[in-house]
Amino acid sequence: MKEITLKEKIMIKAVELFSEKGYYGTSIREIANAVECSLPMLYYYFKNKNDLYEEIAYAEFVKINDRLRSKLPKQKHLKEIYTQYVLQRKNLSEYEKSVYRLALKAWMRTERNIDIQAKLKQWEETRIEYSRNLLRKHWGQSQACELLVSIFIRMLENMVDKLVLINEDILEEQIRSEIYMMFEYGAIIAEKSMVQ
Amino acid sequence: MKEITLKEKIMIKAVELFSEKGYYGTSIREIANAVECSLPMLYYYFKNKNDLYEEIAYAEFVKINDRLRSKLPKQKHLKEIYTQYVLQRKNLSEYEKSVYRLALKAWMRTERNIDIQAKLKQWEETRIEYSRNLLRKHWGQSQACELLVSIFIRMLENMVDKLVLINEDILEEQIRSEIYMMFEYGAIIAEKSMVQ
DNA sequence: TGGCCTATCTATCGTTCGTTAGATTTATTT
DNA sequence: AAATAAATCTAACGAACGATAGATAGGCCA
Repeated sequence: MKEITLKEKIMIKAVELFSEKGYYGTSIREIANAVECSLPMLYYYFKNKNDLYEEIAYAEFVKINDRLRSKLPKQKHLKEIYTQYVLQRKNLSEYEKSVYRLALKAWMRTERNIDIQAKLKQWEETRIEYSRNLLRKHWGQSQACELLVSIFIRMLENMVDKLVLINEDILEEQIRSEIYMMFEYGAIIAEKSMVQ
Repeated sequence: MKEITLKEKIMIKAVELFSEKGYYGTSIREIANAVECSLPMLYYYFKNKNDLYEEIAYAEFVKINDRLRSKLPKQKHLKEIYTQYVLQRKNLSEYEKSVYRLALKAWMRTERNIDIQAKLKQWEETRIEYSRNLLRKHWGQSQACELLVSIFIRMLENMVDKLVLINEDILEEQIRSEIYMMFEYGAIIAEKSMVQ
């Protein structure tokens, strides 16, 4: 029976509203009303509006991602790991999805949050680079494989964007099929470039 | 010597600011100052702030897309047409890119612009469906081809998102290579599913 | 020249914004 | 029970917001 503190309530509602109507589109009064507390309480728990925004758009986003990564299967085939990676994002809770949406929007420079955007950009880039290396190791380093990796990452990003940002549903079977197909193709390409 | 009217100046600056700082993050005073005209002039040419926003985020976006589509090569191979499609977006002017960005953001529900978002969504869906059919005709209708089409469209969307939304550069050679590779793969898949 | 649009302005309205000061209640410690 | 600390409140600040009223300037037709 973990009881929920006022601070947590504020964060949850803030995430929901920021994610839905943006930073400037959401007033702290609106958040306070939604939480049913007085306005200055937000200043009791957070330095100011921007502080509140950063705490959820960055800190929570990183927390969620760390949790997801730790839950990813380790010993399975890469194609199944990536399938699970996408499925994790598909099956996020509403709160987590909003946090994720917030971070993606900040990353896409939806508004003027230069500081957190820069942090997120760097964070995202190291993750992408990690994946890129993983896939290189799996498929090879030829020019064709390099292209394949790019295409594959584009596909993954687009899936996550659709699932989280636009809240468009993609069936699990569809996700798995597309990813598996890329690995099927990858095998052909890898073989071809080995021969040459 | 086509001279630029005040209305056009307002639209250009509004696009720039809305695209950069969002709807709520941009005040009409800010636009007026940037244009170096008085505030009520915005109300002389546009009904209100929202009207101004819609006029650029939707009307201009559709106009730009119509122009791009009419300039697309007709008789070339599909893979080259799609390459040109992406290159068109890569080579948009700053103004057009901002308009495009605005529309994509509205589509991604960055803020509370339900009306224009719905219009854009429908517009986008018909375009995607058109492409999907074109590719089906080219690759075939097997299940494998269907997957390929999905992946291909994801790749295209991701490229455009990167080029326009995040302003990340992708070299022309890279764009062409990735698209051509998908068509190479498509030929293999199509052949395979013909045999079975 | 006088009247009439179109284009532009200054000044101001009422509202909402983010933020803070300072009082008050509730919980904890002595 | 008294004293202290933590949590919450009411009330208000100045600034910025979207919007409008009403005046003024310049060009065009009579």
